[in-house]
Amino acid sequence: MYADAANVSERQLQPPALAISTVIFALRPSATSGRPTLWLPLVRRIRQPHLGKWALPGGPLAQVESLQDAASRNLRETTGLVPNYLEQLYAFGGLDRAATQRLVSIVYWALVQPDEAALTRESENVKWFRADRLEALAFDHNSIVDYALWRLRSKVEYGSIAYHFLGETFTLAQVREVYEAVLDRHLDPANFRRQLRATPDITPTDDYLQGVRHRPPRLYRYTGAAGTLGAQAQPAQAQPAQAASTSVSTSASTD
Amino acid sequence: MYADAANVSERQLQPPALAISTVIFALRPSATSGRPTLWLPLVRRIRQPHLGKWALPGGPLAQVESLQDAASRNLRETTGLVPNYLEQLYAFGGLDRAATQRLVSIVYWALVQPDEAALTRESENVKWFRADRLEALAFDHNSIVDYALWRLRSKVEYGSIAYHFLGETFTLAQVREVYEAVLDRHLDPANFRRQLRATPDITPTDDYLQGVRHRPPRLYRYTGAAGTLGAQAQPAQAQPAQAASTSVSTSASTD
DNA sequence: ACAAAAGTGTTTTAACTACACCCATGG
DNA sequence: CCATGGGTGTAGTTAAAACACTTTTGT
Repeated sequence: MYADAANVSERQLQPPALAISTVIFALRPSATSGRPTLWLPLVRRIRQPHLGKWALPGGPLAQVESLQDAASRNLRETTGLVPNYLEQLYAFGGLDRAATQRLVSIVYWALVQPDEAALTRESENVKWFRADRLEALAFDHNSIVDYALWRLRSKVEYGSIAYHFLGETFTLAQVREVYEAVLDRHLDPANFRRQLRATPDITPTDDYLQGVRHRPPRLYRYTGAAGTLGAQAQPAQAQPAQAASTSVSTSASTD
Repeated sequence: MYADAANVSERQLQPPALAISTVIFALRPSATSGRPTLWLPLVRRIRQPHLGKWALPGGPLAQVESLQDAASRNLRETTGLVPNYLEQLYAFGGLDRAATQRLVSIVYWALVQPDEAALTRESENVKWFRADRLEALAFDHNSIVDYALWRLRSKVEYGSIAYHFLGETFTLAQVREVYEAVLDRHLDPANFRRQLRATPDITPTDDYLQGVRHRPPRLYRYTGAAGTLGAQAQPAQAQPAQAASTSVSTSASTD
């Protein structure tokens, strides 16, 4: 997928290659306990370097699309997934990231809902893995996933991100399961409930989840800004919510 | 400096240009009140586009340096500054950032100490500006600065970043002045003192600042991780400080 | 009736705020 | 001695943690 350049002198002359990759998280039931846990889809490398190893979905940046669009596109192309949360993670540009050439990767991270995730076109070369039990991946992708996990945990603790793992409506217990899966610790149902009910972004509906073998829990809906695609604390067009924002002209850096 | 390409079809063929820019903050006394306020150095554009306008210091990415090294280098080259904090801000890659070609900018932000800042080689084309009173800058640099300011404020509220504005030793009042300048609000000296004294990263020395016309305040020293260059919540080699130090890949949930 | 999870109430604890007050120094 | 900021004490407020308890359903 990246030009298989060769010796160092050639390498010196090429401009750095620019790629977009994405870390995609979804909650799926654990094989053993059935409780929701974090999973992510990986693709198998079908060429050198790292042939045969698993890697983050990614690809080159097309000329006519924004970075976010690029992430969204090749995520869709490689896994068939459409995330409902997508945010830039970090730009990785270490010298030794790829053996053959200088490679700069702008990495995004995404959340998808379980029902979306279930539709993934799994194959010999596309498979879901538990985020906490990864084998050795291609390139520096293990540390990228680690960083994405850290970022996910931070955002969850902040609040107003966990809902993107869930569907249109959900019970408070489901939200709590998301928190528990991501933070990997138990939370008091009573206190958690009070906290969420104090959040203005979570609106109770008049519907109740039926078919459970106990008292039917009320369903809620997330009514915070932008149900889709990272409107979080991002720059570019979308200025951080808490800061005052003015215009955004055009762009480019120095000369 | 990037090929001044022309029509769309040519543009389609070029790979995206990659540049590094940096938002540099320092505290300098306000011209009017004398109290410390946020300033940043800008460079005047000496070619099209946006000729004559002020812009963030930046330049291309050399083949043999990491992204962070690149930021550090061209920051030194253009302003003579050596930051003691440097962290990646965001990768900007909108389609309309530059008129002539597709441009992706990886932007860093930096903090420098006042005495360092005072050594800046100011000239006709390099000047300091108050961060809260910027004119219209080149490209999308106004919004980039806004985003950097937001990020700075977030980090300050979190703690353990403000010291990078100061020298080796400092009084608690100086730290408070940093907070007040960045957050732009008054803080209670008594409570602020207690908070900082509760922070393990701030070690009291046996020295006192002399020459003030009141009781000499004690000097403190920051002894947190890495007095220099963004060891903050960064990925790659340096894992976040707040998170458990062991690798995330070992966590695992209850099942 | 019983299990199981929804949902409520109450006590304790910790953290932060506001503000009164004393201390040490230069003038 | 007085003005100024350094430094300490303390009561009031607020948020979160811990946990006992009541409610509503399916079986």
